[in-house]
Amino acid sequence: MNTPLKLTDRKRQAIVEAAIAEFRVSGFESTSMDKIAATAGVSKRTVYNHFPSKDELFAQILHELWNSSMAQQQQPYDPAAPLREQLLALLWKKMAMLQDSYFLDLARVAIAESIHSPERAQEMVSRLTRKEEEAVVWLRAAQADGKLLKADPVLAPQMLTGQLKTFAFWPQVTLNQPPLDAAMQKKVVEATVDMFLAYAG
Amino acid sequence: MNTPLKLTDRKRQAIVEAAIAEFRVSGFESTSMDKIAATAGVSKRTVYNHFPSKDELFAQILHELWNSSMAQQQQPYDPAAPLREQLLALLWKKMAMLQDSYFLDLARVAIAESIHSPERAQEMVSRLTRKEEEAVVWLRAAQADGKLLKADPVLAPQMLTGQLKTFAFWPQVTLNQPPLDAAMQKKVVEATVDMFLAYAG
DNA sequence: GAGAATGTACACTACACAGTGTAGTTCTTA
DNA sequence: TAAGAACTACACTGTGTAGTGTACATTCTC
Repeated sequence: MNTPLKLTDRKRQAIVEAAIAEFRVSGFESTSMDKIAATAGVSKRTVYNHFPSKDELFAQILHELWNSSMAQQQQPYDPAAPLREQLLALLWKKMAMLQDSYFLDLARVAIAESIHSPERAQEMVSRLTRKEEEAVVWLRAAQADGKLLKADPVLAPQMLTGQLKTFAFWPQVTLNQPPLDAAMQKKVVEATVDMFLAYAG
Repeated sequence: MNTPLKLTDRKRQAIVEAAIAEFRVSGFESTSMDKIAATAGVSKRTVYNHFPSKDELFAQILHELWNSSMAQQQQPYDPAAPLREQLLALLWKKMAMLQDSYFLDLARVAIAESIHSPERAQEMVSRLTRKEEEAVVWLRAAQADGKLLKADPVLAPQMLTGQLKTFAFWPQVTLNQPPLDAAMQKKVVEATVDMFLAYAG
C-alpha cells in the first residue's frame, strides 16, 4: 500500500493543500469552496464535513503556513565577536526568512485580507510584525555592552529590518516582483550593515 | 441660487464623492453600486447613466485621488547649500506626502486591489512607486558635484525613502495604524538624514 | 411653455457563491 | 462479512450584487 493514511486523512490533507494553493494565488474573496473542492478532488460536502465554514478553513490555512515558515530562534549577542559579523549574520537570517516563498505568500494573503477585513487577519499581520523583535534584543544587549550607543534604541531595530524590507519584501508583496537574486541580496545586506555601523558608532 | 451647477453636474459630483468615500472605507469588492447610489442620494440608474460599469467608476476615482494628492515638483540640487539642510527639506516634503490622508487611502485601496487583481490597480501602484524618483535625481546631481560618493547610486535613493516608509507608510497602509505625530516624524526624518550622511560621506 | 435631456422608481435578469439535506456508495475495522 | 464511518452526487435555499429596461417625473434651454 503506497498511502499509509486512512481515506479520511488523505481527503483532509488534499483539502488543506488545495486550499493553500488557491488562497495563495487568489486570496480569500476570490477563492470559492467549489473551486477548493474541485482542486482537492473531493466533493464539496466533504469539505464542509471537515471544516465548518470558509472562514474556519482560511484560519486553519493561515495557521498552517505560519507554522511552516517560522522556525526561528534568537541570535544571541556575543561581546567577543566583531559587531560587523554579528550584524551580517543577523541580517542574512532575516533576509532568508523574507525571501522564503511560503513566508511571502503568507504575508501577501494576510496583508490583503487585513486591509479590508481587519478582524480576520490583523492578528496574523501583527504577529508577522512582532517577529522583527530579534533585532531589538540583540541591539539592547550590544548597547548594554557599551557598543552602538549613538543609535536611537527605539528606532534603530526597525531601521535595520526596514531597510531589508524596502528591497526584499514590500516590492514582492505589493507588486508581485520576483525575489532578489543572490548578488542583489548581498548588496542590500552589506549596504544596510555599512550604513548602520557608520551611523551607530 | 446656491448651486450654480446644473443638476446633472451636481449628481455626477455626488456620485464621485460617494464612491470615493465608500471605496476608501471598504475597498473595491465590498462596495456595491447600490450603496454608492444610496450614499450619493441618487438612483442606481443615474449612476449607470454616468459611468458604464463599476470598474470604470473605480478607475475614475483612483484617477481623481491621484490628482488630488500629486502636486509635487522636483527639488533641485543646490551646490551652495549645506547637504544636511537639503536632505532634510527633501525628506520633509516626502514625509508630508506619505502622511497625507488622501495619499494613504489611495495607496491602501490600490495596494489591496493590486494584490489580488493585478491588472486593475497595478499600474497605479507602480506609478506610486515611480514617485520615489525625486531622490534619485537629487542624489545624482549631488554625486556629479563630488558629494556623497560613498553611497551606492542604485540603492541609496530607495534606502532614503524606504526608511521613511518603514515608519510612516507601511504600518499605516497595512495595519491601519494612525499617522505619526509631529515629534515622531521629526525623529524619523532626522535619524534618516543622520544615518545617510554618516554612510555616504 | 414646448421639447429635449436627465433623473427616478422599480421590477427584472443573470450569475456567483456559501452552506444544507438526502439518498446512495465506498472504505475501514472488529 | 457486517455495521458504521466517511465520501459522493446533486439538487436546493438564500443572498448579494452587477447591470438593464421601462414608464413616468423633473429640469434645463430656447
